[in-house]
Amino acid sequence: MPSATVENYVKKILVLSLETSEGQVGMGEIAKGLDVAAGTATSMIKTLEREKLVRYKSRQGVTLTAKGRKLGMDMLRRHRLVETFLVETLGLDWTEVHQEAEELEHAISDKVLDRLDEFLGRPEFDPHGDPIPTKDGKFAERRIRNLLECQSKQPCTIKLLTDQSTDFLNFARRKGLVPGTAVEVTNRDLISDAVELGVGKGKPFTLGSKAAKKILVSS
Amino acid sequence: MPSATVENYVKKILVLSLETSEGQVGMGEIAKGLDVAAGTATSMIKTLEREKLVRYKSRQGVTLTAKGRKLGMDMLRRHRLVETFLVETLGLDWTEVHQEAEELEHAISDKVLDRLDEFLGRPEFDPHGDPIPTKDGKFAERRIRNLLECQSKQPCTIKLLTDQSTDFLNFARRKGLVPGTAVEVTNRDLISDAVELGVGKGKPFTLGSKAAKKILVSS
DNA sequence: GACGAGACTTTGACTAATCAAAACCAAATC
DNA sequence: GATTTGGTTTTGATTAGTCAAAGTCTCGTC
Ligand SMILES: [Mn+2]
Ligand SMILES: [Mn+2]
Ligand SMILES: [Mn+2]
Ligand SMILES: [Mn+2]
Repeated sequence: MPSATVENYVKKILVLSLETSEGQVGMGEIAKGLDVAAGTATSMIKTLEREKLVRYKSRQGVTLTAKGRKLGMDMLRRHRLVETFLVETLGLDWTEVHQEAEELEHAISDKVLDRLDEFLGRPEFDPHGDPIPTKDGKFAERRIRNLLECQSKQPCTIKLLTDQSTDFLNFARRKGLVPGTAVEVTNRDLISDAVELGVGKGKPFTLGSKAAKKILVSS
Repeated sequence: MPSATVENYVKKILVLSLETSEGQVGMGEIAKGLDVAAGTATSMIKTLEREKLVRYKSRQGVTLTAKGRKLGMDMLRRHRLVETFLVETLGLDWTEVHQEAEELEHAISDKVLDRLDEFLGRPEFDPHGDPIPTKDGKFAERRIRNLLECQSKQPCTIKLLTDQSTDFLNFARRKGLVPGTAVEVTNRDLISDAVELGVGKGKPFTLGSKAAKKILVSS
């Protein structure tokens, strides 16, 4: 059976490859993402290759094999189901469950995971709005997006603010950006790295991408 | 923080020392109990000594320090709370939860453990009848005993049969030894290694110690 | 008191995962 | 075409945990 380390690498590669659309992931991203030295990633990738979990072209990048994708999806499922349990059942805050799940995902057996899934009512989304893969690796669309990801001119509702610092919360309150408020991205400018946002009937204002990323909405 | 391995060793030493009353545990028991080579245990014990978790007299045995007992009790608490959760909440069978808990006990944070404890209603006993230590390492008496452990002439009720094999279950049914039945140990003979048992008003019969150990009762 | 058996310890070797630093490569710049 | 530079790979070392097998003690028996 794969070690926790192998599981973490494969999960990270899957997530990165989903973000980049081409499916090829660079060594640097992996090392960065897992907070290990570059050489550590290189050598671990060779192990994964021996296990037929990835294909690896030296100095080009890594792609998951079918076997790797399967394992990755399974880990994503574990991770997100555990997060859901921690929030729904034990009442932890959604901002703190990621770290917990990072450990528990490796310790939970298939059987227990199944029971947990059943107990939770086979949820489709985790507390962060990320879809929970089914046992056969199926995937819904992300339900919650941040303001950078969401489409222009589409009305949507603020769900959460990722940055819980007082400064940010105060700024948000001043602008009327509180959960429940209807907003709409009126314009997006990739060059100036900003998003123009309409709140209710007030006049639209502009938000930098850093801030836009911290505001989660559902449509 | 202690590794999972360290936690397993300390927990095992605690359990063994509780069984033997003198609190001193031999190297052989530890190696056997953890299913490692004798030399592995010796070298690991030296590590535990460096961490001030045990006192170690070469070729004599090991005792826990206060720090070690604390860690051991904490692990026992984790283990048994997790078992309780798996049975009570997820409906697993009490015969299969030990292995699951063996992994999960290391992956669960203090915070999550606390919430779990609360969620379960601060249970005092795990599904095997073993007491769950409180956060400050307090301990109730074992609630469920096997027929070898329970006192003579004390009426008690059959709770569980540890051996689930068809042969054993058939034998038990023939003798009326099913959960719920009131029984009483009428006599115990350590030399012949047997227990005389009265079931209801039928005439008492004798059980070997192997079989007696498989029958759990509460009083 | 010597002997042997069984328990315990030591030794030497191995694996997984990691890092720091040196070596290397490829692509953009001069 | 030569050079620089930034990412990648290689190298050499380290740590935790493990085993097999060789060596050492201790204790009960003669
Ligand atoms: Mn993880
Ligand atoms: Mn999540
Ligand atoms: Mn364990
Ligand atoms: Mn138990």
